[in-house]
Amino acid sequence: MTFDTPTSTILYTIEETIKAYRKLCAKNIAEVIPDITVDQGLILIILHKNNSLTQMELANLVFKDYASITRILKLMEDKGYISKKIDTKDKRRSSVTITAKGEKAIAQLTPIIVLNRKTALQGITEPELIQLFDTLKKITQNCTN
Amino acid sequence: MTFDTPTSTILYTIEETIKAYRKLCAKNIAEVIPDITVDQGLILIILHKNNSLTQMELANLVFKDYASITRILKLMEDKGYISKKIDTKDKRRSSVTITAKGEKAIAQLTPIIVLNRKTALQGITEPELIQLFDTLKKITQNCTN
DNA sequence: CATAATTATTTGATATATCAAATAATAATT
DNA sequence: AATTATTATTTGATATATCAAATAATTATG
Repeated sequence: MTFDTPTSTILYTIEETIKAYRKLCAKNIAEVIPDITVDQGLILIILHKNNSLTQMELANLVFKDYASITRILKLMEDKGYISKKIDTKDKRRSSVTITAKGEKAIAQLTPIIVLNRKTALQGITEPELIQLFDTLKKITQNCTN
Repeated sequence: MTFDTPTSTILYTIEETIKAYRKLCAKNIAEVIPDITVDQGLILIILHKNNSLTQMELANLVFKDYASITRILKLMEDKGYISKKIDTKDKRRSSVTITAKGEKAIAQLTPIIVLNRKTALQGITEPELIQLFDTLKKITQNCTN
């Protein structure tokens, strides 16, 4: 395949990067907790940073579809990492919280996640990262308007 | 959720961007050809730029797993967009080519893809893109070593 | 207050991702 | 040449993505 200008290849390159990163994460996570996926790990971390979210709030934070969240949480609940309680004020909602097992998993995951980021971003300067962040935000904005 | 430094959020932002972009693509593609997915469209374009690829070659070009390629091609073949022929020199291989219907679809897709890219990259300068490309390549490299 | 509109979650159907194992063909080795 | 190793693709199992429709609860409106 021939790529003439960076314009024609950038978005393709973003896909390449995210896949490479996810593969790295999956590999390192599997070494400490084999039954947690990358997405499930991310959800645990997000829940940890916020106390008790509804599924919609959670979905928006991790850029996932509500249907996906329902299914992912089901698996996580079956494995005992989280629990769901129906909100007493609004019975449509369920608030998602982390179990003791989930907290233990987070403790194991945290250093891995730090390592993954460090590995992925090795040799990249702070201004470079800020620039990357900025450009990506612009693209996201362009796509959602 | 709290993000302190860009370092802790960049890879999360990449996910956000790629999802926003794929959503835009899906929407615009569906308007001209409802039964082609973003991935199937990409595969058609890649096949168009190269004449007759094996599945492994194709998989590597689109950063997909061989198993995924098998299944995606099956659907595309069922819908008549591509055809697979077993390689006479090496009967393990199959060479994938585009049908007339596939070529017609490409003609319809091409302007959409151009539009999608233009939309996504609106207001982003050439040096900015080159920088983005460069940083992403570094990250990919870091993740695959 | 009853009905309609909206909201949060679930379920069904289909597409894609990933790993591991299975198949089948080719290449390398003894 | 027979056996072994490697390669290309497929299949099975499970996870996630996405849209549409279904549920169930809440809010708004006449």
